[in-house]
Amino acid sequence: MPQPQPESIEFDHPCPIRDVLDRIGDQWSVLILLTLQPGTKRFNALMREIGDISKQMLSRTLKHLEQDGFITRTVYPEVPPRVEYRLTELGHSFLEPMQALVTWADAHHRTIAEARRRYRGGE
Amino acid sequence: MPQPQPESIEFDHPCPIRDVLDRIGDQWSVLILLTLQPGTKRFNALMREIGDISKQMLSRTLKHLEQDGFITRTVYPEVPPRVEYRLTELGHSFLEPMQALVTWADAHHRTIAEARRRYRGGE
DNA sequence: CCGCTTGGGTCTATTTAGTAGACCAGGTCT
DNA sequence: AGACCTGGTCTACTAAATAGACCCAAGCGG
Repeated sequence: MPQPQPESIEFDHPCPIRDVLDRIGDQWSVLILLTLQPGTKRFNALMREIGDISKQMLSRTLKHLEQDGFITRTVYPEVPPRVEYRLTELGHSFLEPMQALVTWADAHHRTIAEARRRYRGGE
Repeated sequence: MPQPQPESIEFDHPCPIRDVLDRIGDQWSVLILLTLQPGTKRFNALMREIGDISKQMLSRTLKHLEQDGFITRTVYPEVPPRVEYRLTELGHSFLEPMQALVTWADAHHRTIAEARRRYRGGE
């Protein structure tokens, strides 16, 4: 029994932003939540839509998101198995302020791209 | 000459959110920006305030943030050297929608902590 | 004059996190 | 019987992050 992943689940920091960012601020969480925004999706559908995530990371991140109450996981006892992921109220409420950020990104990505080019050029 | 870090700087995805998230969605960027919000800070001051970041990651992340136009880096040619980092207009404008998220985190971190406990308990 | 201190990093070795891809269950279709 | 389906897990490999030694050049104490 290798028991490889202790999956440390601690609220170490006194600062809540740190905690939430630690979870949400990884490479995939926000992307998964955004992908689930339109509605319920299955595991492989998420894989396809996101594209460049590994199964393990998708699985792990979904587990974290479920654990933190952002999504629910429903297993239908069929063969082949069917598992559906869907946003909870908390998940939806999170995406509200997140939308503001997405809008910002949309509005400013040109500026950023330009800054990046300038930096490269003027190096 | 090892030349170890190609520092790939590409705008691969057609989707701007992906791009912006890839950069500011790492462990440290947002934290650094938030730390710089009150005003100009020096390298070691950032180290101390953030606490658990390594020099290398701080250096690298600051470079990325400068590159993308979120902050400016000013070197005063003194000895010992003094280097100051400060938010640009873009940096400040980013923190506006970000603030909404911080507020959300503040409001919901209890709910999340509770969900996490429930998950652990009911496992 | 020697050696210590100071700030802002870089370099290297080690630990950790993420990826790719093989594998599994078990019922259906051919 | 054998191939195929989904939603994962396991293992071996690779990429990324960390810790900590090291560097530079001026100033300062003795």
